Amino acid sequence: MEGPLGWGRQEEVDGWRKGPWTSQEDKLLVDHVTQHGEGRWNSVSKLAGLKRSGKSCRLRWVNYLRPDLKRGKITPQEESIIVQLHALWGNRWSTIARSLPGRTDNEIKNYWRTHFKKGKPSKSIERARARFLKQRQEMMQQQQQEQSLIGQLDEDGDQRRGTCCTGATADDDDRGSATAGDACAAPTTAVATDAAGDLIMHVDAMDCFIMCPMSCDDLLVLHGAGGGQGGGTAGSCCGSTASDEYGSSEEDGATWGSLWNLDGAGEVCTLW
DNA sequence: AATGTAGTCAACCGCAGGCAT
DNA sequence: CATGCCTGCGGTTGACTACAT
Repeated sequence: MEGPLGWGRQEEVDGWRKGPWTSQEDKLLVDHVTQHGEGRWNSVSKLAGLKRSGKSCRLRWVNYLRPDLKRGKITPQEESIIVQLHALWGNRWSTIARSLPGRTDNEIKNYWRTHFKKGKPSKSIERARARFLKQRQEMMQQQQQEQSLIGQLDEDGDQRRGTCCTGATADDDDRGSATAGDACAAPTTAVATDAAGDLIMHVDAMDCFIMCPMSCDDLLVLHGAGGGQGGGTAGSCCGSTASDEYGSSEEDGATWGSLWNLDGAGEVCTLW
């Protein structure tokens, strides 16, 4: 099938192929990355014999060929995470994606656009977002008070382990308003830590989870229950649903009902 | 069965930041 | 320190698919 201009059809521009990838190209790229690892994308074209730009190769690998990609639909749990993290970080899809192992920024971006950004940007989502941020702010204040009390004890980083990641900072990507400390301020009921002891999730009085924006490949740990890795201490959570709190309003009740789809609170908990 | 519309997905583009020279 | 290159990110586009009429 031949089309006019556009990347939807195979074409060559300046010697670079564009448009959909063929299985042969995929194979070449996979073989190359398998042998040489990721990175150096600009040299991939030469070394692998691909007539694709480095950008294109990277994108294809990251969004489609990576072996650890999780295919299939976004689960309600993932959806909740996306909403939460979007409230925290806005359109920083790659940051959000780091908290969702196996999901790509592109996938999340598309999902968000499809599900939350069409037509009428829901008031209730905005409201919930505002509420969420407000609560977070309160938690911050609380944390500051807390910190001023225990600040001196906290000099040794190890002492933070198992507590509430006091003082953790978002060194990854701090363009936004949130810091890891923000999200980890409240008195927690359950805490998840990564191998290094840094907190990456906790469950707070809001009966919801909050991610800390750290190098969150770590979040994989949280899925240990499913994958057998089990490093986190996030055992119990989500004792009640948040839908009452967040999903109570008019037109988007259904949306939030689904977002906070914790009827299977147990499900959520076991997942994590 | 044919056509129109909405939803989903893959890929491109431009920009910004980091790093090497 | 300045410059250029590379990589990664977010926004956008267009093809494909599913569903409704």
